[in-house]
Amino acid sequence: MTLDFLGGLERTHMCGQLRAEDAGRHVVVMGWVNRRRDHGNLIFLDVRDRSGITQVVLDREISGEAHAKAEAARPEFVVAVVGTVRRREAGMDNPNMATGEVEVVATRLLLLNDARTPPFSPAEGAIANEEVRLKYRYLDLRREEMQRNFLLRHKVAQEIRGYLSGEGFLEIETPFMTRSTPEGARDYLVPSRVHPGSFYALPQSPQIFKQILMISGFDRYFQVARCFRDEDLRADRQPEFTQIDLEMTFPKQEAIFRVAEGFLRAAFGTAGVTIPTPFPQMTYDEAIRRYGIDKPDMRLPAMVDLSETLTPELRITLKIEQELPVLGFTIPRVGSLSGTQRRALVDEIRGIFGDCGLDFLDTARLRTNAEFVPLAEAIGAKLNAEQIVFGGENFTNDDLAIVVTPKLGTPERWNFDSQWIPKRVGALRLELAKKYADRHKLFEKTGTAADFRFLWVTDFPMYEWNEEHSRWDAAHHPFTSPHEEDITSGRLVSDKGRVRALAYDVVLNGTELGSGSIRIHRKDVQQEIFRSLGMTNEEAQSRFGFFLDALEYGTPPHGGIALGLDRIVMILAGATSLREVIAFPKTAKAIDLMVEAPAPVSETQTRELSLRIAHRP
RNA sequence: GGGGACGUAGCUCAGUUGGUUAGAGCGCUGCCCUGUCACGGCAGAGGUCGCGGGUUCGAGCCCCGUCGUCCCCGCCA
Repeated sequence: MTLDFLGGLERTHMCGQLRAEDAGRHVVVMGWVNRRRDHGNLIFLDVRDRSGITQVVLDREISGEAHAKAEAARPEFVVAVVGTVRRREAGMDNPNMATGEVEVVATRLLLLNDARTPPFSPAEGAIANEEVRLKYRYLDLRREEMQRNFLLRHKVAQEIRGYLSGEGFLEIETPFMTRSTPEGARDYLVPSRVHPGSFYALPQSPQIFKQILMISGFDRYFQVARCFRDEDLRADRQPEFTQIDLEMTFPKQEAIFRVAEGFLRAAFGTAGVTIPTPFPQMTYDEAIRRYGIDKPDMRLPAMVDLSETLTPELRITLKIEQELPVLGFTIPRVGSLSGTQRRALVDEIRGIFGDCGLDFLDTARLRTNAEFVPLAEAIGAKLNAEQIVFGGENFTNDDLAIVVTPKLGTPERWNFDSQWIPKRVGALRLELAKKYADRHKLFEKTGTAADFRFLWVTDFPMYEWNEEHSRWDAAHHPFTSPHEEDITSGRLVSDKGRVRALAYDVVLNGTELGSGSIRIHRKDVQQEIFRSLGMTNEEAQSRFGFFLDALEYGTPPHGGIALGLDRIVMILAGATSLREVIAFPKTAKAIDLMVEAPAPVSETQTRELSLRIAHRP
């Protein structure tokens, strides 16, 4: 088979573009052979490009030469078609394709390139396993679904750029090769050839640079910034990812919320979803208390504190600790469970709790004992009263009610960690919600704004107690400003556990989309924070001396936020893994299966970099 | 670092209690076909059962180890 050259031929139309009104037009389309249907003297080729698919007809009587070439064509061959658009005859339309009212009658067919039989067909909707998809990513990306995802990603990024630019933000690039920033994750390091033994670090975020841009007077900055973190992966975590990173001067927290809401609204608008703004807000304390997690999924009803429905006497009868909270929640519309299902559920929940001291009450079974009917009713009434948050629906017998009770003789740690019980119950709430997703259908997409429940979580704690090292760590990062009154009151020193940060997360359907804060703009406060984190002045000076210096030259109050672009697109695309919206992602072991990275390097390279490999596998 | 699931033809998967020559659909190759669009018909090719070791008369199946992919915890905003 001889291949044809493109020569002077130019494409006139995209495949997906042709419609009935194009009938009679002479066209040139180019693309890949999606499918071939050979009827002997008549061959149909479905030709595909980015825009879609169009049917090409090759009739031996019209052009024997083109027909002969079509006989040789196979899936994924690259072809150019010269021909005429024809309105299909009555009854031969294909309503399943956008171009189904027409076809291109070919007078010439050019085979521009052949193709090996692919390991899986980009024409198929069914997906090969991910290992194969990632190894042959170029074939995977030809699939319509992937083309759609990356078109969406492009549009979202364009909208955000446009919005922020319109709001006076300047897009400024910051370096990839820099020095370690204190985000808390492990750094990817780049050895320096010129400075043996020294390394650049790839940025975990452009944090310090964007703050310095505020000191530099740019007023408003943004960047579609690649960030790198050498930590273990998850479905929603890749070692390199993209953030919409922004910073502004003289902001109230609310000003930053309005900007983020604005660009999210623009981004979701491109997907045809009008999200309501402003988003609701909730403090970190309330999120833990009512949802047991700092990123509540607002599609599900909150937890309810049922402590008061249990009198001291009842607690004794039911062997429940007197002082500890009793929390309940409902999973809506689970429907009635059979005895077997209920027993399996009991075992499952007990298995999840293990021997940590938590147990739970089955309200349905409570009702079977006359003595406990009033309790069951009180619980039902309380759940009812609190379910206002869930669309005003009343609690019914179709809703699964779980009441978690701390048993007598509970572990001592609860006494000083007030978050332990709510977090544990909150985790169970999510687990059961996932288990019964098919029944309650609250996670199903309806195609409306109700699918996307945004939330601001505010007033995060400034410090977190690190059990392992017996010290206070920065909960966010050490450039986050505490509340002003926590500074003036001296709590920074006297009561670290109660210091609130001017830090906030934006949460969507239980996923953290982004995180930001008002920053420290005074050197004395910054030094105090470094000190309170156990950093000596010398240490602070050696790591962040340049930044402390910069703070001394007229630093305006400033703050910002960064949102994960990959996660935004993932949720909009209805995907459950970032790999569906990152063109060349890595596996759970951080490997690129296509290029086979990381890879060993030659002795020459390591010698040049003054490196020696201690252990070669 | 820990827990779980998976690994059989190019792809998706079946394979019973350990028992003869490991199957199906799709794809692929050849031939036939002028209205298909997941075209159809006939014929055919295609297997290191992830890899290594063990138990056994006999292993795709049981045991141990190892590698890879995915999910979760730890870790990570």
